[in-house]
Amino acid sequence: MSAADATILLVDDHSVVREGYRSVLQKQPGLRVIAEAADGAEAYRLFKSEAPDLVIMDLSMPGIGGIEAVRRIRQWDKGARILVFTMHENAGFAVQAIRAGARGYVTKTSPPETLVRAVMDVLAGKIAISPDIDHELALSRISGESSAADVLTPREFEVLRLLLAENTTEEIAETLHVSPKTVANLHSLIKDKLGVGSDIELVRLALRQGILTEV
Amino acid sequence: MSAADATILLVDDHSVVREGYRSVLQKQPGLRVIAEAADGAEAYRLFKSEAPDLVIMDLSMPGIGGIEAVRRIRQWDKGARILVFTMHENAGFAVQAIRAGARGYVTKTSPPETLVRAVMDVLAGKIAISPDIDHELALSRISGESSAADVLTPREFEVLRLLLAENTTEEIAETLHVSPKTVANLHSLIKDKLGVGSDIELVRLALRQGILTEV
DNA sequence: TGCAACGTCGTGAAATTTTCCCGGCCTTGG
DNA sequence: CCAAGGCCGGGAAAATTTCACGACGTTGCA
Repeated sequence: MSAADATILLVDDHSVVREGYRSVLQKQPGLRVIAEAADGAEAYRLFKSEAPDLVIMDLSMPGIGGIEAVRRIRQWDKGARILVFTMHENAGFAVQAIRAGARGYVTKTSPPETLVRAVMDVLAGKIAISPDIDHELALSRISGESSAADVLTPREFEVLRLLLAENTTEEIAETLHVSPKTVANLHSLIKDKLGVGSDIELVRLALRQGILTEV
Repeated sequence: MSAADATILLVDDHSVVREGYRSVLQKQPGLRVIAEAADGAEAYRLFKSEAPDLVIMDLSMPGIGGIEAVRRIRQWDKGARILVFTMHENAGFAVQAIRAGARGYVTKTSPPETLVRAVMDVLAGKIAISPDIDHELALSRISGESSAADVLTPREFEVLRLLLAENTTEEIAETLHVSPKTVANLHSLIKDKLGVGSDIELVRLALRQGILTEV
């Protein structure tokens, strides 16, 4: 390996998966994996100490997740190049990741070549999105499913978060210091704005859009 | 590799992850990966043609999932040895997998040694469960969270499935040829039996227990 | 400046749903 | 034969959801 190799930090909470990254990337000349992290906090720490040219980041991880880790790293270094590599094949996560500052989004179902290609693209300063996600994004545009983050006001979004966290109407009213009636009204309004008829649909939409991650 | 090596079939829809398995297992003498599949149907086909000593199987895959693949393979060969290796850290999936006929359940967060150890144990005829899942199982027993599959009658479970599939009360009544009133009554009874107060909690419990997988 | 648009909060009343209690019907097992 | 329990639904009370409406403050823009 020459000193001019591009240095890479791998972030994934599954050690066997990191092993897979390594194996794929090693075959590619010009790349060198210099560190691995198993969660967002460790990733942030290692980014600061190792200053890699590229971060390959999973999203679902214990503690602070991938999106938040992307945000923090980009806050510390506006030029950081982060490629998100995840199992989530829905557009909501991709939008969130890119908005948080990721320079690429590739799904784990993609063949190794796609990952390698994306790594090269991001290193070259391009934005890399895997084809399946491009397709998802197109679909979500066509189907016209409202993006919660876009159509909801801050207050509504906050209530939605609390609802998804399994709080009762009364508990939410309590924490927000408003009348339970207001919460109920907002709950109804949220469902209306998002175009869902039941709480069950609401939860599933939230999962699709990455508002609700853990179960 | 000697002819006495134990043969292994890898099943995972993420190619980079399969690459990781290979890398880890290669280091272990006496093991040989002879085939890879990316979904349940392919796994079943390859099992029949290759007759591996062990199958390492992911759960979440497109088409027929891992649980169903386990069931089919075991139906074809009662002696099949299948080790489930998945990201899902909840007890519900583990119970389902073992009941379907898996001989082991290891999470992807486990260190490579745990996977290797489990592979050896299953090949030796033992049942292998990773420590974190043992712990989860213990917790679920303590917390007393009701297992939907156990406490619900077949009819109730069917209604639950339909509810989770985003059907309205009327639609379910239609498909089951009963009165909407009955469905509403069952809906209420289900929530009572499972000890949840809202539909949102209901969906999240279903996710935890693996009743609802796709979003 | 003024005012239109919008977010936030809340009330009241109607509409709907949820919940609880009930009885009837059927099957299963002792 | 009886007891237990799953399945089906009616009736009525209780709770929630929904809709219409108004007040208040902020923002943005003509």
